[in-house]
Amino acid sequence: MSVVNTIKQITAEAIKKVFSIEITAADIAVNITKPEFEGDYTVVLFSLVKQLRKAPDVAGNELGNFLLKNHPGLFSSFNVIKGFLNLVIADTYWIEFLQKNYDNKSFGLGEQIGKKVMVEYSSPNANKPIHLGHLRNNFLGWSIAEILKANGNEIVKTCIVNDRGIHICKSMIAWKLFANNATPETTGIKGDHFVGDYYVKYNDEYKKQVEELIAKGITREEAEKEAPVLRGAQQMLIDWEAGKPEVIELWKTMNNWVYKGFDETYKRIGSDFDRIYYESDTYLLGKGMVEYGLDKGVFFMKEDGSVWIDLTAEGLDEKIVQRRDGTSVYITQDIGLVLNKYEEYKCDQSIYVVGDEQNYHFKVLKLIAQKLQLPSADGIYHLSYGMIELPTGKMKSREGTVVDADDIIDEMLHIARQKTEELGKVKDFTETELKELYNTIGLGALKFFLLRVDPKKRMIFNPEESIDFHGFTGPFVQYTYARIKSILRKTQVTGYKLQGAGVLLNLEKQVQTQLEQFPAIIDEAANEHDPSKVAIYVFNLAKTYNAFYTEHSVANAETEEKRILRVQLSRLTAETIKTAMHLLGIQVPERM
RNA sequence: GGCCCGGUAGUUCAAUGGAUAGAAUAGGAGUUUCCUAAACUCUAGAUACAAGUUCGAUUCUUGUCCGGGCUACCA
Repeated sequence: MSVVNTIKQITAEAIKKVFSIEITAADIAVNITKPEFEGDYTVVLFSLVKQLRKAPDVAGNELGNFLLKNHPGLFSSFNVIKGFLNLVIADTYWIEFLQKNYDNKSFGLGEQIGKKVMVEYSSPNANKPIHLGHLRNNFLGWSIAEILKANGNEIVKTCIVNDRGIHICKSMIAWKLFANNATPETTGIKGDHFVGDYYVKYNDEYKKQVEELIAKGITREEAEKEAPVLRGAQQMLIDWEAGKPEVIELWKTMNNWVYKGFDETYKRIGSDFDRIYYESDTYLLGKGMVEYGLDKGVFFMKEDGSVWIDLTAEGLDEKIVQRRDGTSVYITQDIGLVLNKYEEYKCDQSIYVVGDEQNYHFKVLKLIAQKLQLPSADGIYHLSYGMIELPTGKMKSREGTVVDADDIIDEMLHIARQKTEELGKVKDFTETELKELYNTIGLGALKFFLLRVDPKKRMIFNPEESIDFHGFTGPFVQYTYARIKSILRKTQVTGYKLQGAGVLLNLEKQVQTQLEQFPAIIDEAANEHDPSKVAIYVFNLAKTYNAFYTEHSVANAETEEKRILRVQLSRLTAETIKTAMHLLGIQVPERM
């Protein structure tokens, strides 16, 4: 158990014994003591004052004396300021902790808790190349899956590819009209970009045709419906749904181009999936649900034959689940998929990593699933994240104001390379090693940049200012790791039991205290579905370690005992950095 | 109009109702005979506004102002 939780528990017990007040451990407020006060952890007593009927400082002293007397192995002293009881953890406790963990490769990782969690993330549109917003999604999804895994859950990673619909047909018709049978191979353009270009071409052509029609005296409204390319695309969708061979053939060919491009990008960024769903396979899934819902009286049919659900009692609106022509809408497909996924994997929880513009959609989805009493309904969780905006506003594919994923990754690798060459510290590396290093650093900077912020929050990205490699960044943490490894290469100790290293110096203790918090941080990040907790933690750990080792030499420590202590401290710090960074999908280099 | 988010240093981000609101960058001043200066140390700088709840509010409540999103028989 973590120190904080231990303190909460024994404090609750102590209060029971000393003051005869019933209180649970969860009700005790324990903070890390502010640096300007003496102590490691602080119990806040103000909230108990009323029940205690004593001045807070008097109660604090009584409590402190009791704790010190009954837990001499844990506490070495205490002091009370107003209602704050500052507890000093005994050095022997820290040394024991270090002895137990310095060689533990799975430090921080939780035990299996027998829960199965599905994480759906990435979910690309087979029409648009991946941009910065998608990267946030991919990194978040991958990271939260790893964090939940580290916290003892079994994970199934999935992705649903939006591979059908009118928008796909738009690219298809544009390709037929303008491509002259060009392919990604003949043009040398990456498949997803190639197809994305035809989507743009469609829109250009569409606009042009609308203007032409208007020039002929047709109203804008009419023109927007009648433009021949749009008509063509609509016809293509009908043909696709009817299974017309030549349309299906073209659709498959173009999608495969896209997938090949996506694969390349996914490989670069390290996204992977246990199961990929394609909307072309799932878009009819909700049909059965409509009938089921009507039977159960959850849905109702309007006079025109369309089917709805009434959510006004929940403070929402009426929501359509089937059009009057009998075709299903987006949410109906999703409901079908909820059941489908459950039957396939029987997960306890299902996390959807999807942008916050769909908050309403997922609220409705969960409500409908609950009303239909689907077995997995309560486990639906929308991991909602904010959009990435440019200083000029939202990114829009059609207007070309997007930060393309491949471009930004290339740029990051370029900066990593430039910087590395400038510093010239790894001149003996082979080409392969260098390439790997640029990847580690460049992608590390990018991933850290996107994950260090609370997912819920919108973030602004300015392409004019490149992503930093200094300060609160991935490379900063990576650099600390490389430095530690370098130290450890120079001063090894193995299997050496520490007898007692005397008094812990302030900076040694600070590193120690932070290391001890790692398991609790993973727990917190998992419960709150928030990787930024891990990013902030690992940065602070690295920062504290940096301050420690600039001040105190490891290899040339004052005594042999101190050297061993610091080597062990360094080993555990390195290992913790590595694990934490892994949870963010970031690798760490042995040298940089 | 209705519903939902958000507003913290110049900028990008932190802060289970707790002590003097933390970092990072940008700005100013320093540190390499000492384990990698992608580092370290010091310095200056912020809670949109107004009420309320209480021992105590960035945090909770209400109102105002400012951003953003949703409110499709699109996905």
